[in-house]
Amino acid sequence: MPEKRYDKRHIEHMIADMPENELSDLADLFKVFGDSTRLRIMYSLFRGEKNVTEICEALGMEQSAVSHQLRVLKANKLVSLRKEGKSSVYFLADDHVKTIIAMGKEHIEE
Amino acid sequence: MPEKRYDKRHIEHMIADMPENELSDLADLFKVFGDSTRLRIMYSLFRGEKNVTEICEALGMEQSAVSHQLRVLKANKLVSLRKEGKSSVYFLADDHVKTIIAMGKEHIEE
DNA sequence: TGAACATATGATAATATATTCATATGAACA
DNA sequence: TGTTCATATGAATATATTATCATATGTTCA
Repeated sequence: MPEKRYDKRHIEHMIADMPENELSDLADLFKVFGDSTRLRIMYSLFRGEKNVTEICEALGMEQSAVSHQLRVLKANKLVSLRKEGKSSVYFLADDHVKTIIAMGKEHIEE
Repeated sequence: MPEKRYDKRHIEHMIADMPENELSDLADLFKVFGDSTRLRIMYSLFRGEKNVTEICEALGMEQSAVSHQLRVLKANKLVSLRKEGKSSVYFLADDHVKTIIAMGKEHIEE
C-alpha cells in the first residue's frame, strides 16, 4: 500500500466531492475528539495498548468514567480491544487518530 | 515555503512531543468542529467567501444562530472576516481547516 | 461453588451547549 | 437626521453531555 500524500490539491478534491449529508457524520466524529478525557485516553494509547485499570491510572480517573468514554471511542472505531483474561486491553484502531490529532496540534500551535 | 509532508514518522514524532497540557486546548479545537452547524458553515466557505446573509441562505438557518456560531469559529481562528460596507464577509482562515476535515472524512469512509 | 477482581452499564444529577427571541450597534443613503 | 438594512449580542430555554453512584456481568482461582 503506497504512502498517502495529503497535498493541497488532493485535499481540495476530497472536500469538493463531499456530499452535504456527510457533514453530520463528520461532526459526530469530531465531537468524539472534542472531549479532553477521550483525547487523553487516546493519547495514553499512543504509547502502547493498555487495559482499563492502566488507563485509569494514567488519567487519574475513576473506572466508570473511563469505561463510559471507552465505549464512545469504540462505537466510533477509534479504539479496539481484545479480551485478555479478566481484563480488556484497548489500543488505537487506526492511524487516522494520529493524523487527526497531529493536524489539530499544528493548528493550535500557529 | 516547502510543501509539508504528513508521513507516518513525522506524525508520530509530533504527537510524541506533545505535552499533556496541550490536550485540553486540542479538545477545545475539536469541539468546534464537532457541531454540524459550524461544520456546514465552514463547508459553505470552501466554495468561496460569503457574507452572513449568504451563509444563512446556504444553511437555511436564522441569522442569529449563524452569527453566534461564526463568533465561535472566529474565536478559534478558523474563519476570518473583513467588513464591506454594511456586511461582514467571512472566509476560511487557513488550510488547516481543510486538512482536518479531509482527515475526518477519510476516517468515516473506511 | 463462591470469593475476589476487572470491566460494563443504567440511572441520576450537574454542567455545557445551541437556538431563539429581543434588542443593540453601525453603515448607507434618501 | 431618520429610516432601512446587515450584523452582533445578551438572556432565557431546551437539549445534550459527562461524571458519579450503584449494581450487573463475567473471569479466575482457591
